[in-house]
Amino acid sequence: MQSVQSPLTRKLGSFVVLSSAELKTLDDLHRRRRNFVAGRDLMHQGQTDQAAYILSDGWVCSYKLMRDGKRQIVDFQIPGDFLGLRSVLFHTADHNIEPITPVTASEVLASDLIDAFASSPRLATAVLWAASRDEAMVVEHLVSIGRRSALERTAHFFLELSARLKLVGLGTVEGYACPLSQYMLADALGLSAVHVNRVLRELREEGLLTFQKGKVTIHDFEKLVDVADFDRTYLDDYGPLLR
Amino acid sequence: MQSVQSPLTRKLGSFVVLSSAELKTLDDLHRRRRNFVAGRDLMHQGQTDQAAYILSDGWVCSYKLMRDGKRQIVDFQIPGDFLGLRSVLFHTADHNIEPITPVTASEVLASDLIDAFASSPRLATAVLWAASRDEAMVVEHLVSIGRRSALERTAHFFLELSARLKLVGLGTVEGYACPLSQYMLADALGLSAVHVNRVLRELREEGLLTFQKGKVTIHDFEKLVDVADFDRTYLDDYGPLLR
DNA sequence: CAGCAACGCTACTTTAGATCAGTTTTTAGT
DNA sequence: ACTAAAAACTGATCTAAAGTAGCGTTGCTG
Repeated sequence: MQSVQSPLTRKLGSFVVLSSAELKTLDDLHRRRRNFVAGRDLMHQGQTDQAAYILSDGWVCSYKLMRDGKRQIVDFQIPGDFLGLRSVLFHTADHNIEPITPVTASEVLASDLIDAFASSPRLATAVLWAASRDEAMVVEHLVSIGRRSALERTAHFFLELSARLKLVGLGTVEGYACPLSQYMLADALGLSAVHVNRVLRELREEGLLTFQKGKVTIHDFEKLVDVADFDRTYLDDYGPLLR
Repeated sequence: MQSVQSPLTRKLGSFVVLSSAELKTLDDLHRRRRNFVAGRDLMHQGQTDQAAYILSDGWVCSYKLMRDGKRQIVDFQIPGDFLGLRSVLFHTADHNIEPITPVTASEVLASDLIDAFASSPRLATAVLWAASRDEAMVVEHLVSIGRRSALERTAHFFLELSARLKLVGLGTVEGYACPLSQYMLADALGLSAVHVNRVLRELREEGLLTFQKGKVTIHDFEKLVDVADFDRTYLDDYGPLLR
């Protein structure tokens, strides 16, 4: 029994209680470690036979590029998250993945996954849960962009990141380190960089939140939750539900 | 061996080749059939211990409601689609599901799913594939709302529906039956109903597509693909990839 | 078959956020 | 330490889509 868990084990462990055999299987998925430099895409849309990865250190973003050069960032991934899981099942990648910081990740092949599922159906359920959680986030982003104002949307974004980072021990109620530029924020929020800047100023002036020099500081959590219409149960760590 | 397949079997079968034991397991998921009337929600956000369903007939929409009454439709589901799969794994529903037409669906419990996965890891992979496909659509909606204009977005929407319906045999290149109102379209596209109406007029006047009286007629597929920046490989039926 | 409720449609007005065109500040490289 | 480039920031103008208001049409339902 190991005391140091991988971020993925930690995350899945919050959903299912894992046996030591299952922990071992998860551990085995972390053979084939790879390192990537920031800025150089790790996966391209259209690329075939791409492996998936489990992110163990650093931040990346998943995005789609439009014909005219505009881009939409779908989500940022932090340690413990899968990268490009869809690409494996689809045989071809439908989005790009760019490391924002230097990154270390473990390559996972389709066959690894199928073998893991064969050794434990509970693991299959756990991975499906993780995938569903990712989808829930994408859905929330859709709602944000579709129906929330720029201010509400930005507030929601920072609260979501806060909840996610807290779960893997990378943030507190006061705030967290955040290596994103205002341009990336703009691409994620469906806004222009100029407008993001104005919204950040407003959040700061309203005493809600400050994002400066790679640090997010939450000044008034309650007011922020109210502004963003943030669901407190969203992404919460309920403790293992499936035993 | 049956010659009449359920829409789900048909869909999953386009991804993995299924053994007769696996077909039987899928069939067993269709015990517990339920009927629902249009308009009366089948699932509510916040509801706990909700079962999932496999939709066998009719259309439904999944949506989220905001504090101020605005709503965002995340996706429409057609026969063969899972309803509320996330809700089962999350123990509580994070969205609402409303039948648009009268609907028949089969109730699926978390335990059914786990049992099915235990009997066949390939089935687990197939279900993960279906879930990933749904996520890919949500991602595409996100991109649409975030970076496409109202016209492009609407064009993209109708092309996506066309591709999905063709796969389950409910549409052709010329068009398809579509029981949606302009209000629902607005809630799905992140637009106002008034603006949807204007966009539909423009699509009609440009000779691209007509949506009237519950029927979508595609006048110029190629031009529509161009306007929408629609990826032709998106949602395509590649034939079984995993053998 | 009258009357009401959806739904579809259009013109006018308003607004949130984009775009343009910079300046200032911070960061990283030689 | 000095430059170059990237990121942050600002004000002025523009525009896509929202909101508002109202009319016509269809189809229920009592």
